Amino acid sequence: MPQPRKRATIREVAKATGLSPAAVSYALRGMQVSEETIERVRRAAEELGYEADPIARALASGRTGTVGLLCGSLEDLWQQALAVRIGRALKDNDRYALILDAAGDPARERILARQLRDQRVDALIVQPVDPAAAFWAGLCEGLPVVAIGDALAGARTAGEVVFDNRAGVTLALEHLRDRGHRRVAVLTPTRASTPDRPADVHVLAEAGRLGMDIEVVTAPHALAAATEVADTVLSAGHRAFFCFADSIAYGVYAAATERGLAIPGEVAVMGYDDHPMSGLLSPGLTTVDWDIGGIVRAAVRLVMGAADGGTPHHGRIVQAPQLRERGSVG
Amino acid sequence: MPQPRKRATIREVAKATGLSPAAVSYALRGMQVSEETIERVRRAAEELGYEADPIARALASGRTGTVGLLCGSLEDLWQQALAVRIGRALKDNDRYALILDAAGDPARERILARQLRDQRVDALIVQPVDPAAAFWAGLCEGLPVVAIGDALAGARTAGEVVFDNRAGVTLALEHLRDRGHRRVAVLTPTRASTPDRPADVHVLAEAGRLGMDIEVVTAPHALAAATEVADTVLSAGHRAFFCFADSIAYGVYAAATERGLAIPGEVAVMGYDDHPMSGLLSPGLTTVDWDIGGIVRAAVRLVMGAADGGTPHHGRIVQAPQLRERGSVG
DNA sequence: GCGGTTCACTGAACCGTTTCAGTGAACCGC
DNA sequence: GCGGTTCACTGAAACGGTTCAGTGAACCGC
Repeated sequence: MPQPRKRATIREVAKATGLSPAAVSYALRGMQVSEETIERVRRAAEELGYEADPIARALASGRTGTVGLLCGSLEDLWQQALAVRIGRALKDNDRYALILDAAGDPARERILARQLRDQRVDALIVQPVDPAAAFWAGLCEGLPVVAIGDALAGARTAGEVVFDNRAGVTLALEHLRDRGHRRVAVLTPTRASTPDRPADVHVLAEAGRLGMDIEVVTAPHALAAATEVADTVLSAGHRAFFCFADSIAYGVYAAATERGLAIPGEVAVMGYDDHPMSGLLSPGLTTVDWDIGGIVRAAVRLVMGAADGGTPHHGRIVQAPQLRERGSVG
Repeated sequence: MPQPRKRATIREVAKATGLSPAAVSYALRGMQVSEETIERVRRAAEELGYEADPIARALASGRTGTVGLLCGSLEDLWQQALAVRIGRALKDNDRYALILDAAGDPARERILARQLRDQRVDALIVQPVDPAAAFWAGLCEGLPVVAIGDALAGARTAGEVVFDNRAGVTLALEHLRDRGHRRVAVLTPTRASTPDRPADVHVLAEAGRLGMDIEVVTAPHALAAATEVADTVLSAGHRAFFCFADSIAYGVYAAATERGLAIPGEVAVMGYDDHPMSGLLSPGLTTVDWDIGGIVRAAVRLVMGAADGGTPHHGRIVQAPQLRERGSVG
């Protein structure tokens, strides 16, 4: 096996400066040593091309300067956008994000969450697929976790940015009803096994209250696959859709267009999320906006507070929905 | 400092089975030990809830089962799609991807590439911002690197999936010229410092050959920002656009719509990439398709071959472009 | 000038694995 | 029954840092 390149170790820097490795270690982190020594060490390190090995550092100290970002399903364009923006915001805080994709699978979510903990991430941001899963409680011991979307049941998280899904669902369904749609197909994201998300529960409750006739169908986020599902639902006679993700609504657009059905004339579509592309379609997709910028800021603030070992605020931030009316509902 | 939860170590498993830690280590990886011992160790490990610590393992062995994925700019929807699909393909090969975002900045690209190497990724897939940077050569020693998009200059990569940008540019410019557009604004992705990408060079060469009048303008991928740039270019009188990423073309759509200019009647737009959303716009975005599925398959095949320590194939796969005509060029 | 601090630094243990170089025992052919 | 392999396993040294418990010197007030 060819050496993957010989790098300087902390011991060589120690030798070069006549100090002990311990002193070098402290100096490089600016602790407990004189200014002059710090400078000397810094110079020697530079000269030798020394850079601390993050793996060794992680093993010894248990910290990494890294934040895990576990997404529910990265096939969702909105979650993609969220991940990218959180990644950039963390970068501005000198952390770097490890982005992972649970692919809508609760089992995979459990595995990846554990894996991130074992990787010694300083904190974890998660958009849970199954917020009711039991393992969250254990995970939250000793690892600051910030949840986005739904709160984790029975877990001492370091913070949560939750969506007021009850309000969001009400907004969407009332809008559809006000425009004369009583019979509505609800397209909700596919999950490998299907824990009922709080949001789904609200749909049924609200539909009952509003006297609407609801059919819930699961659909994938990927455009081609969502289009297929939408097509099936169209052929079942549905003409009004409430999609639990803008990505899925795009599938309805595609399916309707394929069949030559006009939006909003013949088919009404309502989204949920407000992805930037939704405004570009014609007609624009009427949707429920959660203020992605605010979510990013809140999540990063919570996670930075927790990762620095500060007091676990347990901030709970509730996002209020806003109807973004664009014309896809007749 | 509260213990982040006491986990079983390999030594405890050794004690429980009456073996040495070394034997347990071998047994868990199914090497050099009797079937019976393997079974015994496995059972003890299960009982104690033992799971090998990936950090310690990485430090000792230098391997992690992880593949780094360094994206040029994750603000680009197409690159987002690529990253997600590569991530899922790697998962199917029992690796997991660390997705990082260079944010179009060559300096950051260098830092992150080094960081991934230090994290002991088994291999690196990179969509280079600056393929001509000198550090690639050093990085490729001892770390299998697969490049997507442009080949890395002077570096011994493990493989490349390169785009035939010359052909792609020709396709796009000829299409524009054939439809009567001689004066064309080329919107190319912003880069923090601006190494001329091979693709940009081709534009000028081809434009010369075709007798076209080209103005190159850089633009960000993010919709709002791209829209701003597009608006400026529109106000400078341009009415034909060749965007070096579909994401940027979306900005032209937005800007044109805002000004009440019809596509393709008053403004012609040509994209590059073919993101799924491009087919949903009206009119659909005419673009150059690179077969994202093929790219993913090729990159993953190359990286799996290299990561397993197999012969460094140095496969070079050249992607041929295909014109996807949808109606955004008059 | 003496006890008590503070300061700058050291030695050694430790983090949890892997891997290298053995080591005895069993087995082999002859 | 003897040299040579193979087999299953062990002990100890890595891997490259951090951290804990000192240690001696300088400095302090009184």
